[in-house]
Amino acid sequence: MDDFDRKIIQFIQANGRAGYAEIGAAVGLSVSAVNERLKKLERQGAIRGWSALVDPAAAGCPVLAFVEVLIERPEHEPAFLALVRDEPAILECHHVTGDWSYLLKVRAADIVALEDLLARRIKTLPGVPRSRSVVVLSSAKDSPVLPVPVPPGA
Amino acid sequence: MDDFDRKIIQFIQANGRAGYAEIGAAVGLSVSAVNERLKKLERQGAIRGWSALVDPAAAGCPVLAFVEVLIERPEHEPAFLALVRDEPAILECHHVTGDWSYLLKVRAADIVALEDLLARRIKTLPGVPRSRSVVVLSSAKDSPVLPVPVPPGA
DNA sequence: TCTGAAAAGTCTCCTTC
DNA sequence: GAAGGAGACTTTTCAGA
Repeated sequence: MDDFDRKIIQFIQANGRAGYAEIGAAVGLSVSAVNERLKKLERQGAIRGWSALVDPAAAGCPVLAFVEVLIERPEHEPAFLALVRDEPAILECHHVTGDWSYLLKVRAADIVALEDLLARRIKTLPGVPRSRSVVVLSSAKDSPVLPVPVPPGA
Repeated sequence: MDDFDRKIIQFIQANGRAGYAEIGAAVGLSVSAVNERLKKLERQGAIRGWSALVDPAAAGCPVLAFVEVLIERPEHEPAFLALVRDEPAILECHHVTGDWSYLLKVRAADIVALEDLLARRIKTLPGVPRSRSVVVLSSAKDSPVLPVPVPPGA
């Protein structure tokens, strides 16, 4: 992972469908060099995949909420994580420090669908005594694009 | 936005670099039809862009945190939102219901960089009396892929 | 590991349905 | 709107350094 790789990663996060020539022009490499480095980054797992960034309203899920969940004991976690894995409305699930066990990012078609997910699917799980939801009114920024910091010795 | 469009959106969120032939085979359309629908979806803004999904550790920003921020009065919001816009470490900024004003998703190279962002850049803003941070220990799921619910009359 | 050029494959545009 | 075909472009592969 040298400076070329970081430049490539930065560029393709913002230009996911750019051709190799365009990437090469942006970072200062030939078409073949870009091809080889992309293949290497995908093989290494540094590039997890490629995606179209879709407008949530257009996709039919304009309601966004963050849900903090308390899991009482470790033996109740597998069932919870299975739900997280299988439920596409749960975009993110993070194990967190602080008063709660997990923080979820959830998208739904409307408030009714959100209530259904919370009341019928999450709170009915064993070992989930409490949860706390925060509903998003609007998003000033909502991007999957990571910052690529300059490494220590640069 | 008919059923073909929804299928296309679903497919290209998981296969952002798929060719038009591949998309067409997945949803049941010809290459040209896929081409036209993609252009239309981009024109309409339903497709906001295309991106490579990058492993945060490989990109050099393994530390993830969620920060709740209180903004005292509306006149202090523009400066805060300008910081949000210009700071690449702030991936998301949502205006939320509940006790706090905004919820941020933040990535940093290490805890020191996170502290720097919180203590030197956010808490020094006027009208920001309090904030509360939750650090992520691990992520069971972290995806930008939206669910595409079936519409009411289907 | 990079460059450069040829081969294979893909997108784009145009015509027709 | 959707399908099919000719031309331009891109990706892939393979020498050579």
